Amino acid sequence: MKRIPQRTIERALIYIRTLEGLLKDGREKASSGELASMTGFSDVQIRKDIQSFGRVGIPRVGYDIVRLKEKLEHLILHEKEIKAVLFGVGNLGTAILKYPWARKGRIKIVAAFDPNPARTGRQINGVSIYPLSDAFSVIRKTGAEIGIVAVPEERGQEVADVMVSSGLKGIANFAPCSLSVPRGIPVKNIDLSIEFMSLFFDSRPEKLPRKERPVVIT
Amino acid sequence: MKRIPQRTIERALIYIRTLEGLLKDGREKASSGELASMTGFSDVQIRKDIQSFGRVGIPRVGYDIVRLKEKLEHLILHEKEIKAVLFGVGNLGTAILKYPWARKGRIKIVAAFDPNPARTGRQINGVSIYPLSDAFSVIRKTGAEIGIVAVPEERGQEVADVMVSSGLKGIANFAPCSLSVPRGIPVKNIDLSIEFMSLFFDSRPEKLPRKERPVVIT
DNA sequence: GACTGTGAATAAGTTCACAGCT
DNA sequence: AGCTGTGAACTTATTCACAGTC
Repeated sequence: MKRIPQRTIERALIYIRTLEGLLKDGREKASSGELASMTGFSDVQIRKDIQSFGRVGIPRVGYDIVRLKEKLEHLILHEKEIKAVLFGVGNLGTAILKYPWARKGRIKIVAAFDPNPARTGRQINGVSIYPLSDAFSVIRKTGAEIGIVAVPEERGQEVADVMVSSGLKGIANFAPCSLSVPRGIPVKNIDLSIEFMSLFFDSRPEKLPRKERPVVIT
Repeated sequence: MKRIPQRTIERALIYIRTLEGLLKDGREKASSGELASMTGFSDVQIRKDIQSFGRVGIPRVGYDIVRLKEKLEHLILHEKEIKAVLFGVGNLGTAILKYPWARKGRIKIVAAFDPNPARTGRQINGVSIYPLSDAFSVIRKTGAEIGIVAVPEERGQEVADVMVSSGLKGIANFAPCSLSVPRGIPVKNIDLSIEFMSLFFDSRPEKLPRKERPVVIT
């Protein structure tokens, strides 16, 4: 089977969410045009994306929502479950714990750590919160591979060091600071403002369809 | 001056954050290679990006951090200030209010709304929290243009409707659901899990440099 | 030698145009 | 007619290869 383009994968998660919304409204079919207006992508884009997952639509009718959703989820779920641990259970960390991860692929948060003793010992959404000093042993015991940073920026580096020495293989950094880690450990910086800002930069002048642009004769 | 590529703009925010980190450590110069290992992008990528902002580096030495940061910020700051309002002051909403927006372009959150009376009347990070019913008048009074959705998914659509009828021109949606709004109002869906997931999908097999791939003779 | 800067080559992504199905 | 599916054209982004500079 062909490789699925990176950007298609990113959009797939939006499609899944959109289809869930339609299902909740009792809908059974949806066309690429409809999905387009709901997601803000173009209808061709959506058909091209869906193409990667095989032939699933019915001409004249559209896509069967349940079937399409299954196809998309299959992509996300095909690999083994990925275990992650969270560092920092403040507002952002708590929001992350409460996020519906179960609906998106097989990411599972197996433990959380926080330096503040007032927060440890509890559970949020079924995830236990441990003191930072337990990180090494808990990570080893659970076999977690990925660490999520959601501490204030002053503590970002400190926590990153703990993550590295506990043997985590990748880091997702939600804190607004840069982390330095040994090469070989990928760090994905996730900045709340980045996607947000593109709302404005996207609306640059020449967003017209190609047809409407002046033709240049060479 | 040439247009700056979309992806460069997105990366610029990461560069700014990285440079701030270096400055805090008392550093004055940095090379593309160093920035590469700190950000996870390639060194060529970084030079190409910086190229868009004019000639700013010094061969053999690297980039002057302060100067480069100014150049990058100039890009982000060149437009007028954008006023935004936030809907939903739960964990995620609070995290958004506490985010260092001031450091990223000219986005300013001028008010927040929450249906829960226990949360209204207070301020977080200098932003007042109003009941949902005040949305229309506060938005008109402040001249806000953009709305940020950070409510639980069940209330997403309800809040989106309020935003539309209050005359907001764009929506950034952090809630894990799809929103339906009239066409003409852009919705940017920001999904905490999307960027996160790319940590795994990025590491696909053929990520070797081109040189190391088998050569095909045609 | 150790950097930056950049045209050219390559790859990835998007849009067009239209075939095909029901 | 009204949809999906898809090769081809086009655009954008990344990487290579190397010239230029200190």
